[in-house]
Amino acid sequence: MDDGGTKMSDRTNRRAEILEGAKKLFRLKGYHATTIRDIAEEAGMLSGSLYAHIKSKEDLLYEITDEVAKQFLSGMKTVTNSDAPPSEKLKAGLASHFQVIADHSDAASVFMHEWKLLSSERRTVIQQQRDAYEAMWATLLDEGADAGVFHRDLLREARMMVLSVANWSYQWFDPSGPMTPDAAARQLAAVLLRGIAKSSGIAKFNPEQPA
Amino acid sequence: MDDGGTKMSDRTNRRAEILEGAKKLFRLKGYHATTIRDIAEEAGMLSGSLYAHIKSKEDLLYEITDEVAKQFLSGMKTVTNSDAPPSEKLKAGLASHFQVIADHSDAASVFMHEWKLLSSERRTVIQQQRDAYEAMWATLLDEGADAGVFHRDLLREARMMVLSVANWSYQWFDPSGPMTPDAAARQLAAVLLRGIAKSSGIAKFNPEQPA
DNA sequence: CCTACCGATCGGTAGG
DNA sequence: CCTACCGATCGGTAGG
Repeated sequence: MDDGGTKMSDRTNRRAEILEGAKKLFRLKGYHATTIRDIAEEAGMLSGSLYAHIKSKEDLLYEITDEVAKQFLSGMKTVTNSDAPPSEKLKAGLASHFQVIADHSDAASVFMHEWKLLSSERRTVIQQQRDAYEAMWATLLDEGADAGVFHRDLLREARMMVLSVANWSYQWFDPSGPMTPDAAARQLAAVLLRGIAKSSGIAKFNPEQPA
Repeated sequence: MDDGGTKMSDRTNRRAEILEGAKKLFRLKGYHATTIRDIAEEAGMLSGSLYAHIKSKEDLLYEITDEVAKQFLSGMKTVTNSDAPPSEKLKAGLASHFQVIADHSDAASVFMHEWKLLSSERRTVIQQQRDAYEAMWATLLDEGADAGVFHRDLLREARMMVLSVANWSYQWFDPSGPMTPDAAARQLAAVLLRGIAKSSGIAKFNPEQPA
């Protein structure tokens, strides 16, 4: 047998490997403290050789942040497009967020921490994606109030809390831990829903309940 | 009249000015992207002259983060030492946190963002302060459960949400905005308390209520 | 607080 | 992907 061809891992795959290493290093040391030599070493080459695969160090940061942003947005789009009730969408939105963090933990950390270091044009692109994501959450919560499920007076607080939980979760959510993205979302959504629910019926809280 | 002596603003005051500039720049550009020349320029001198006042660039980062950590801890200590009921302590703890952010917005941002860039010994010091702060919150919430005020099954979620709101608040809390630290804390604590309360009496939520 | 400077290292390039 | 290198800039120092 011919032992495992390197055919598939030629051009694009090598680039993906470099990106993976960059994610890991950017998360660990930060973008500016990570040198092009660090990234090259991680990929098993010398710094000059890196430029056969990338154009600049900043390209790496941009690709990493942009990819995660798209993941967050597409996950949330699926949630908002569904016809589930508002309380279900809230849980599903959190679950989607945690799933992205589970699937791309290095990149998500870089996305949260380092995006402001991008040059201004690219920073603007990421900023707009962040704004769009926040807007989708705001709409989701508004619809809950329209449906009479969420207390309208508490919408601002609900927004702050959802976004805080989401944006801070990359710090504590452990993909290799015992709790799945969906389970974490269910628990947190339960407390949040109880806090903003209009009907007091929801107050009969039971976090073990599925769906 | 002799127009405003520079007597008082000699040694220590000049150093404080340098620190203020560093806070602003570290927040704006990040620690590594801020050069010693940037900091010197902000203070109105040349880079070499800076070293009459500081020993190293990292000293600035450490002093900034350590000072904020002490502010968070002392504010929280005052709260936990009081004999207010658990629900009041929760509100007061958030208010204390927001107050520190209001009083030291640049430094708080640097504290949240850049502390991991410290060298390992100093990073350990800050890490311990962060752990201690989290532990104080955990104790506060535990006591609420002991007193039968908070749902014991929801303590982990309560911890995540409180810490998320606190640790993310430097991103949105605007000291020059219409909402005081106390008002923001009151609103958010109300939703959180409603979410984790054991007695359903608290569910008759009224965020306008003082105290 | 300035002048003058240092060694180290940075991101990136040329030419194979 | 390597060899060999570049100009720029970094944090910091010596001596006044």
